Amino acid sequence: MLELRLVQGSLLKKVLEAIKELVTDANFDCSGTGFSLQAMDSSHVALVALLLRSEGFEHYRCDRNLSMGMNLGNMAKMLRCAGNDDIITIKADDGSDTVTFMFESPNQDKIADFEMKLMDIDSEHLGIPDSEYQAIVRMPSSEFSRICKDLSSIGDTVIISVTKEGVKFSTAGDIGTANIVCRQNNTVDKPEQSTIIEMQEPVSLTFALRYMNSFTKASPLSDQVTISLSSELPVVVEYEIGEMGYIRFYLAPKIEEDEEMKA
Amino acid sequence: MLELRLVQGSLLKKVLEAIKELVTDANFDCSGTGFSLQAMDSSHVALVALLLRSEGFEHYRCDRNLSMGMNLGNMAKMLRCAGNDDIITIKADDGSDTVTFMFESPNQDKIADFEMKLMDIDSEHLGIPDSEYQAIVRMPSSEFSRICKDLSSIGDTVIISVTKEGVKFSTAGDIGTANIVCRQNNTVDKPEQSTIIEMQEPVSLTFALRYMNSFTKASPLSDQVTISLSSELPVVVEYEIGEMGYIRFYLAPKIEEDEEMKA
DNA sequence: GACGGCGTGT
DNA sequence: ACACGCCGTC
Repeated sequence: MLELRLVQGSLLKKVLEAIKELVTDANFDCSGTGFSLQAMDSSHVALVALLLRSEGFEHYRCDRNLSMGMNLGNMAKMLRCAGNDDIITIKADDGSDTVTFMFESPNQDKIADFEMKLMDIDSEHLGIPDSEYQAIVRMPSSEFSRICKDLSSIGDTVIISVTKEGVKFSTAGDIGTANIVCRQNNTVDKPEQSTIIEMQEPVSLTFALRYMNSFTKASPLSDQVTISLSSELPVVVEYEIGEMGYIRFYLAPKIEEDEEMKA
Repeated sequence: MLELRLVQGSLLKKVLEAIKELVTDANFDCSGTGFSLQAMDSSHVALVALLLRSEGFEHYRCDRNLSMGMNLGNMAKMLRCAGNDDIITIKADDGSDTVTFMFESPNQDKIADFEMKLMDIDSEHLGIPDSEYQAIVRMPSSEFSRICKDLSSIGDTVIISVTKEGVKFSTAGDIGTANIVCRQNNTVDKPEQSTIIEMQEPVSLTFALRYMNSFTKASPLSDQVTISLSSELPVVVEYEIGEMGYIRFYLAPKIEEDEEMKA
């Protein structure tokens, strides 16, 4: 028996809008720790990791660990039927092949329940080690989103370079080139607009903008995004989910052409 | 060396959105007077003349007259990457085959530079004589835009007739006919909504709506549009650009069928 | 101010 | 065919 009651249901709605484009089907894993998901995107290039800690739920009952395979498009369709102020409860009976989403309007006048078929998905759950990163950039999520979108109109890939001066996003395409530099800016009175760079070592990595633009779909979840970079490691693009967890997107850097030549 | 710094960068963004549909490639001419462009539309029917006077720029350096051929679609793409509050600087080195657009965010936290290849365009620069017009109509640009759009759903051409009573826009098509009359209306307290008609002599001319609708893409530049009409002369549809210049669209009237018959 | 629909671009 | 951005409506 599983019963998870989430007062701020809009968080779950936003989570699904954020990942449904990238991942079509995935297992949600429920344990004492919380409600989580880990999945590769359909082309097996990017990885999404979601965690909603149990403490973030008003009520969290999970009698035994459960892995529920869902089609995220269908799940998103159902969650769109919840109001933004609704309380969402996720229910499943042990051994059942369905999950139920219950939506309660704030004034309790409306109670809806949506039942969805579960699916069998064989997932390879990767252990993701905590790594040290050469540079961690924390910046407004809307700004990062805008930069990725703008650069996409010029090129296909973005080179993210972190130096003491700031973080630079560059691209090149048929019609020209573009460089956008954001300086560190720690405005104390408006923390949500600050850009903070923790750099151990300069780093410069190249990524496919197509995936970055998918990641930025999570911007409604948080005013800030954290981008963790190290050579040889996938970049981590992280959005916090309220106080209760995160979505992290992982994407391997492109090997630069000249490095490819060397290989 | 050329360096033009435009504090209200949104003006340039709007200019490009206004003309990129009509003209694909054009030379921007830079001289001591200002930054200007003159080009025929791709089907060589309409003419666009743009002027941004040097005084309108915060900084205007143009060591020698320069003509820079640009693909307006690509230029528009780059300018779309500028924020509406950004300061835009246009830079080019003498003899260089590229131009650089630099965008500075209002708080200086973000600085972007976009480099674009220039192209060779052979342009016939026409001298456009200042003419006397039989009638000059000044009206809200949104209203003119709406009228042209509405009439396009009925017919292909608009007959613009100016009399003492006002200005009449007429069309006819398979499904019927339409006439829209705007009376002079000089509301002193809301000058941007006024319609003012200066008529020396009644005039009635026919134009292709397709082009008129392209011209109205410039409406975001100005609350008011000026339409100058004379028999035998191209109509001039003019939008002011802040305090610094204008876009003028020229379009030859259609010869009325009965006149054609006479000929 | 927010939501839904329409049109455009990828 | 899908997704995004813009425009019009509630």
